[in-house]
Amino acid sequence: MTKTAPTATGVQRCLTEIRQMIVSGELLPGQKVHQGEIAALLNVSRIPVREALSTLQAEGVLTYKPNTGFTVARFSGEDLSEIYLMRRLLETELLRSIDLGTVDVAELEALNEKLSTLSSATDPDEYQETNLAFHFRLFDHSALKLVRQEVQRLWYMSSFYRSLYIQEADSQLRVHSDHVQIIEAIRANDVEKLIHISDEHRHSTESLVSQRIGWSRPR
Amino acid sequence: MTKTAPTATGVQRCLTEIRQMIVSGELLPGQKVHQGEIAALLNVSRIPVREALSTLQAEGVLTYKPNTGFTVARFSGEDLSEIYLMRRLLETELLRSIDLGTVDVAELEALNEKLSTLSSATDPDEYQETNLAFHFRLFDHSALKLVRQEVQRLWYMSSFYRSLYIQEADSQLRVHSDHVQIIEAIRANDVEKLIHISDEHRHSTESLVSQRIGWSRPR
DNA sequence: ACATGCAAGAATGTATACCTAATTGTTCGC
DNA sequence: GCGAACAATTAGGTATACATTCTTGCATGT
Repeated sequence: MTKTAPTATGVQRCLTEIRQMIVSGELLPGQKVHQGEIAALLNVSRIPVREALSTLQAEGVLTYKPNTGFTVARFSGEDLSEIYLMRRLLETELLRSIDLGTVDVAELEALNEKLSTLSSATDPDEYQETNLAFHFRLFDHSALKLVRQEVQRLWYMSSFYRSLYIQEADSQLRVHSDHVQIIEAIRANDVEKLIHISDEHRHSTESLVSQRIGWSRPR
Repeated sequence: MTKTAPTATGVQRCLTEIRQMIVSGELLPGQKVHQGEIAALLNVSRIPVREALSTLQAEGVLTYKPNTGFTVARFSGEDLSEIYLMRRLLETELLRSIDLGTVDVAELEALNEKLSTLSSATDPDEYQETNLAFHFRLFDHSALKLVRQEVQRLWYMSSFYRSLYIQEADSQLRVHSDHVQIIEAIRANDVEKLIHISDEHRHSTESLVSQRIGWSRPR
C-alpha cells in the first residue's frame, strides 16, 4: 500500500515518507516539521517537500502557520472523538452499500492471518499497513468512491494515535478476533451484523486510543 | 469570507483566486489547469501556484496525473449523491450538537436579507459567498471543529455545481424561504425541526443540481 | 531584576533556470 | 492512404538562489 510507483514523482515519495515518519513516531504530534531537514533526508530540494506538506495540511495531518511552517497535528480526546464519529457514520454507509456476496473472503482471511504473524511491537509499520489493507480491501467493494476516499483521509489523520495502542499484545489479540467475526458476518451475508461488529471494533480501538492520549510527547 | 489577510502569502492568494475561478465558471470541470497561465494571471511564479494546486487536489477540488498536470474535478450524478450523503450525515451531527439558545439569530436574518437583495444572476460570486456564510455562521456554533472543517471541504468540492442551480430566480426564492424556516426553528429551539428543514433544504438543492449536470462543458 | 528594543541568525516564501516527461505533428515505410 | 516511429514543442518537476519574515539572544535602560 505504501509502495510508490517506479515512475513516482518526488512529491509522491515525500508524501509516503513523511506519512511513514508520522506513523513510526519519528515525527511526533506538536513537533515542527523543518523543510530543510526533510529535504536533506530524502535527497530532494525543498520544493517537492513543501508541496507534500501542503497536501498533508489539507488532509489535516499537519497544521500550518504562514512564515512559520508546518507542525504535526496534535489531537485532543475530543478531536479523536470527532474523527471516530465521522468514521462511524461514513464507514457504516460504505459497509451497507457493499454486496457481500462479491467479497473475496479468502483474501481478507489471508491478510488477517498475516496480521497475527506480525509482531506489532517489532514491525509496527508493516502491522499498521496490513491492518489498513484488511479494512480497505473490504471498503474497496463499495461503489461509494468519494466516501471511501474521505474515510481513508480520516485513517491517515489519526494514524499516529492508532499506532499507540496497537503496539500491545492484548490489543493485537483483540483485533484479530474482531476481524474473524467480521469475516464471519461477511460469509453469513449479514450486513447488519457486519456493521454492528465493525462499530464495536471501532469503538474498542477508540477507547484504547483515548487511554493513551498524552503519551505523545512533543519536545 | 474570501478576504485574504493583508499579510497573506502568495499561496493563499492563489488558493482563493483559483477557488473563485472555479465558482465563477472561469475554470470548468474537466478542464486542464495550466500552471503557467495561472501564474501569469496572478503575477506570481509557478511555485506558489503548484502548492495551491496540490492543496486543492487534496481537497478533491482538482484531480492530478503525474507529469501531466491538474484538472478541475468533474462529478457525475453519483458523485454528487455521495457528497450530499456525506453532507447530510455530518451536517446533522453539527446541528444536533449546537445549543440553539446561543445562536445570534439576528445575524442570520441579516445575512438572509442580504441574500434576497443580491441578484444571483448578476452577482453569483457574492451570492454564493453570502449563502455559504449563512450556513457556516450557524455551523460555527458547534463544538465539532473537525466535522465543520470536513463539511466545509464538501461545500468547496461541489461549489461549481451549486453555482449552476443558484443562478435562477425560482431557486433564489426557494432558498430564501427555506432559510426563513431554518431561522424559525432556531428561534423555537427545536433541534429536530431544524434538522428536518435542513435536510429538505439540502435535498431540494441536490435535485436541482442533479438536473443541471452536464451543463458544464469542458472543451 | 525585568521589560524593551535591536541585531544576528535561521527558516520560510518565491522567482529563475534547467531538466525531463508527455504531447503533437511529421515523415517514412508499408 | 494508413499506421508507426521519430523529431519538435510544450508543459510539468525540481534544484538553485535570493528575498523576506520570524526567532532568539543580547544589550540597554528603567
